[in-house]
Amino acid sequence: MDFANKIIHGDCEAVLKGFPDNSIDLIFTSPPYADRRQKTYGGVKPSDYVDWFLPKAEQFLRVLRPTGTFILNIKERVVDGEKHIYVIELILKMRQQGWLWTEEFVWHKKNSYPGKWPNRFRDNWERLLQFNKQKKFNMYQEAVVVPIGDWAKDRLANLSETDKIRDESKVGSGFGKNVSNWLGRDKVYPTNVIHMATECANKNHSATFPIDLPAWFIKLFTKEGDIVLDPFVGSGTTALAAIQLGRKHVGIDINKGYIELAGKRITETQIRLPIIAEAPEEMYSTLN
Amino acid sequence: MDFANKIIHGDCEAVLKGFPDNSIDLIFTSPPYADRRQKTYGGVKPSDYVDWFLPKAEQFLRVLRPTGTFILNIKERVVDGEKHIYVIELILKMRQQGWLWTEEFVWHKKNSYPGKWPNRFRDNWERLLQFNKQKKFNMYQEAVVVPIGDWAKDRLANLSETDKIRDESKVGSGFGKNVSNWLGRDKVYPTNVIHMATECANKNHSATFPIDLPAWFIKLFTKEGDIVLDPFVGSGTTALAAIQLGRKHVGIDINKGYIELAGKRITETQIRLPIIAEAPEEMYSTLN
DNA sequence: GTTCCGCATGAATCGATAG
DNA sequence: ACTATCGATTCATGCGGAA
Repeated sequence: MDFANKIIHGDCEAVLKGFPDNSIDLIFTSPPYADRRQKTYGGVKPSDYVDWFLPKAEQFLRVLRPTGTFILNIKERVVDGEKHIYVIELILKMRQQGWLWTEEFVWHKKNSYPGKWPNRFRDNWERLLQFNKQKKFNMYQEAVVVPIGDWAKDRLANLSETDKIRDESKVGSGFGKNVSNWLGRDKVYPTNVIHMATECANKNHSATFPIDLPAWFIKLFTKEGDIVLDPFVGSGTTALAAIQLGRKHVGIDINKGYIELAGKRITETQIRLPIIAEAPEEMYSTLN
Repeated sequence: MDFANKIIHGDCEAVLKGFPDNSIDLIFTSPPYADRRQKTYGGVKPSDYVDWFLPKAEQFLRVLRPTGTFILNIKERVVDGEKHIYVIELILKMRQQGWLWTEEFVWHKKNSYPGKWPNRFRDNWERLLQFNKQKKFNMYQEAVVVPIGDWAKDRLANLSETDKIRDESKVGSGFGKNVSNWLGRDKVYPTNVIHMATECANKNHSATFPIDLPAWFIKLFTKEGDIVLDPFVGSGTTALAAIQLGRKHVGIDINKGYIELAGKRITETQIRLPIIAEAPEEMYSTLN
């Protein structure tokens, strides 16, 4: 697997043709939505979207392991007052390619784009479509159990950044600090609705989804050492999540600027993590 | 409108053929499958579902006023480990009938049945598909405003000078702001995610959705005196919501037992409501 | 050090106006 | 008629400077 732990510049369809069959455990990606991100991706028209995506999906199907999972974060846009149908058409066409449509998670966004219109409210959710190659796939439900009383929303959201980094370095599975709090409490499995805020734009990069989103799916569908692919890696959030959780990663993007940004973020994380892991408590403040 | 405020026994397709064109302001319904009543309806197979539903949808389209709205609460079943596609096929076919697919609300259930499966989590959300006859339809957004978030209290207490005027110079993308518009507001508009518990107030019957769900859409898409249709009225929750909000209702169901149950609930409500309205505080407890 | 507070801005959509 | 551009509307969040 000489492609592991790399960020590769190029069109994912062409790049993946050089990958062997059945070599990826999880594909998590958020492709550019139709007519969005035109500055960096050029913009695919809604009417062309399915034809643009399908040959890529065929490569995803080929490189995914039989027990692997493909999570596609997507949302159709409103065109001329009506919701466009390219997403549901894509589901139908991907099934014809051989994909199984096994689940649809909802990402209930805590903060959504502002605006007011006479005929609709703000769009506050996105689809996370789950596709598989076969009915039996790897799923590690214990990795995402939560204590009763709703942990993720309040507790985790208030953790400072240094707290998060420190905890994640100590415990490979992430959010280690809270694990001790779970002792003696009842744990429950989550549902297929994920309630998280979008990443704020004021950070130096422009990840549109929070790192907790890919992290959740990586924990759920892979184990340590498995390999996670994001064919539209953008600023590298999926790759970062994979690294922090002890998984291998492959990131592909057609945009050179994103490749450089993702590489920079990954390098910083890899330098910082081992230092923090061995550092005394006093060092934390100097790292910020 | 001699059909107003009635619960009618029969197949909705046949019954509605006796209704005039453009006579209904809102159709809100949760057909079989969405609420798992398939046994009482004779069990429509997933593969037959679209063909079964489409002629009914044609009648809905005919009787709905041009400014009216059709809200369809539905969720596809998982068949043999895979999500069935009859819902998305139905959307495509209804568009061919002339419907506009204008929105998809998500009902995020606050509490759902516990359960555990090896390859999926609990399903905690349902679709509420919005269809319209034309791009301009009646929508009374003010009827469903929600309390504003905490951020506004601090912000509006000390409006800065830049907040008072439109500040466009700093924003290249043309997204300005005029915070002074928010002055005096303590309510904001909701989003397209509805977070509501499944429990219902009256424990004597088993409504599949809480009365607050149809009530929310009735407030949003109708005004007092308008007429609300539920062609699969079941235990009558939609009709009850309409009555409590001062709207006219029509309920249709093919199941005789449901017709009687709905009629009983409605009669009780109509008897009880005026009593409660004039009763002293001490009387409430005797009514429960 | 904390907490407080101002401020920029984002996977958006509609309607009017211009070519 | 059909397409392209532009202005208007709006809320949660994180950052950074102030108290």
